[in-house]
Amino acid sequence: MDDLTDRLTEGVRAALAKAGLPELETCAWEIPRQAEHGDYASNTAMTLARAARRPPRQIADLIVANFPPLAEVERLEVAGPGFINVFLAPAWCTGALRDILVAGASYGRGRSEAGRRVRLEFVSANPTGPLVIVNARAAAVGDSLARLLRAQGAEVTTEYYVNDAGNQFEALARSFEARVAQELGEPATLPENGYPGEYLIDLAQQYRYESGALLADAPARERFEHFGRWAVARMVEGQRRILRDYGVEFDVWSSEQRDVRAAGLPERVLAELAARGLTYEQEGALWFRSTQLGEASGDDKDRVLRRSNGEVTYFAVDVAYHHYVKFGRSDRVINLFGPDHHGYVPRMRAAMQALGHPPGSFEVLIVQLVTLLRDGQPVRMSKRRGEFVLMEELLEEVGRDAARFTFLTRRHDSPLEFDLAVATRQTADNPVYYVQYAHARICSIRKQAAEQGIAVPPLAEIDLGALGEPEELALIKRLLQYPDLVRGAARALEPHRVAYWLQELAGMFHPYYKTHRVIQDDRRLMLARIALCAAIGQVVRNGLGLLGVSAPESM
RNA sequence: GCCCCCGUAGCUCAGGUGGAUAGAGCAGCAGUUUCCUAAACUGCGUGCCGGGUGUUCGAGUCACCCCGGGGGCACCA
Repeated sequence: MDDLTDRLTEGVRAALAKAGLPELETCAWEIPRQAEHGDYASNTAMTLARAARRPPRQIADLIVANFPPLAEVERLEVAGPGFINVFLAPAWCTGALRDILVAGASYGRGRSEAGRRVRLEFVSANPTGPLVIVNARAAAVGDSLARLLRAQGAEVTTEYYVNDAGNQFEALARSFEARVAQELGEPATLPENGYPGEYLIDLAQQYRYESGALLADAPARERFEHFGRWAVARMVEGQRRILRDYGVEFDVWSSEQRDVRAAGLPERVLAELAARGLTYEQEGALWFRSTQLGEASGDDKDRVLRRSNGEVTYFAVDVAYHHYVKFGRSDRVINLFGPDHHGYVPRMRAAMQALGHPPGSFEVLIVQLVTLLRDGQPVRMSKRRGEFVLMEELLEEVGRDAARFTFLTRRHDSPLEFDLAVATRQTADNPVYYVQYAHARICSIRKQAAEQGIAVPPLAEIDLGALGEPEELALIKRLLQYPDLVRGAARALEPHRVAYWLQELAGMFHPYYKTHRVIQDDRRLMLARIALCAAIGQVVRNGLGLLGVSAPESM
């Protein structure tokens, strides 16, 4: 089944051809705020006015006059400066309910991203500490994006990149070594830039029971590698477990040390950049000419690839990884970063461009910070002092569904205020329950019907034409918007649109449920309403599925 | 100083690729249950869309400037 707007666009194209007017590239359909303006409206006539050298209203009249008869459309009218307003045919709408029910779980899936191989990296917290609240936001957004893109036919690989090398890894290794020594009663102090959090003390205790070796006789380098690897392995395992509890599983867990450095990729990419004449030596370091790539790259200074002490920078490692691994297997790379990394984006974009990847194939989404509110007051967090709210604590307090839904009710690039009072409240104040309750209510109706011995015949035998209430038609039209919604959310990489749309759908269903009884004596009407409710339930379930939120059968 | 993001109702935020008379939730007030779950429903909203200039038939949406808030500007990651 084509999306409704595709069918309407075909109609406009046919009308244009018949009227001898210029062809159009895209045809935008919007849902008017005012019901008098129809179910869909297009500004095509206005955008065509220049090319056709005619006034918009005249073009609109021609389109309407030549519009082929479609079962979907009851009538069209020209309004305002040249809008074409489309009014759907009620009989077609009720019949379309059948298509929704037949499509079932696949209703809303599309092919708008088909054929694209997408590499989507998110969370990727340093393995130097436990996951915190902002990681939970990134996980919700990233996972939902993956679901959205897959629903549109993209081949998505989700990835968690572990930074198990470099300075932060060293700081972790030294901190952990010190904690283990302390645990074993040896005198040791935490290194200056070490990690003071208590979790390393816990980990040291674990280490003592499981292994215990301090490796006092081993060379420093070896000792430090040993402790670093051990700590990272445990830390990553803990992160993976929490994410799994949250419903987020990654296709790939990659390692900076194993997959990039040990594979020799940084040196390779330096050679490749040098061969393209994009590097130079200065003061003993090797630099990348990111500024030479012009305005498009947006970077304002050249960047160091290899320090004067011979070590490659994080940037060089990242460029290598993206170029050989990510782009080696995908044609679109999307990274979710925190706001502290946004200054890093231009140089990466410049590097990707320099290595021949088309503009736009490398995208970075900035996931903004989360402020946690408890009793109306912000919960103060400071990583340096080891004060932060763990993702684990958040999930314990508000639950997985409420947390995910709340994170997805904001644009990813907008700072989010997470009110614990609202998120933990099990009432209608909490949007997630409002939506889930619509689903549960629908399941309850079905259960109730079954208990009363009401047999629901096959769909083909139900007379959907019995649905005639304005609220019923409005609900059906709403359901018909769903495929367009999903396509738009996937294109814009904006899962929050789904969350908002579902709240609005639930906001239509609850009043309907209150004023019109489903189970009743008029069997023909009852069966049609059962079908309508089944379709609503299906779409709510599908939509929540895109957000990674469950659709409970009872609450 | 330079760059990025943000500024919409008392609060938190939506506003789809520029469209017709700018929305939701929360908070507040007043109501609704012989009836499929009251985790629900009904009613109550006068917003210089931060300000200005411009582009356009049309600007909350685009461009530029200003004000205010946040963030970023390493041979760190």
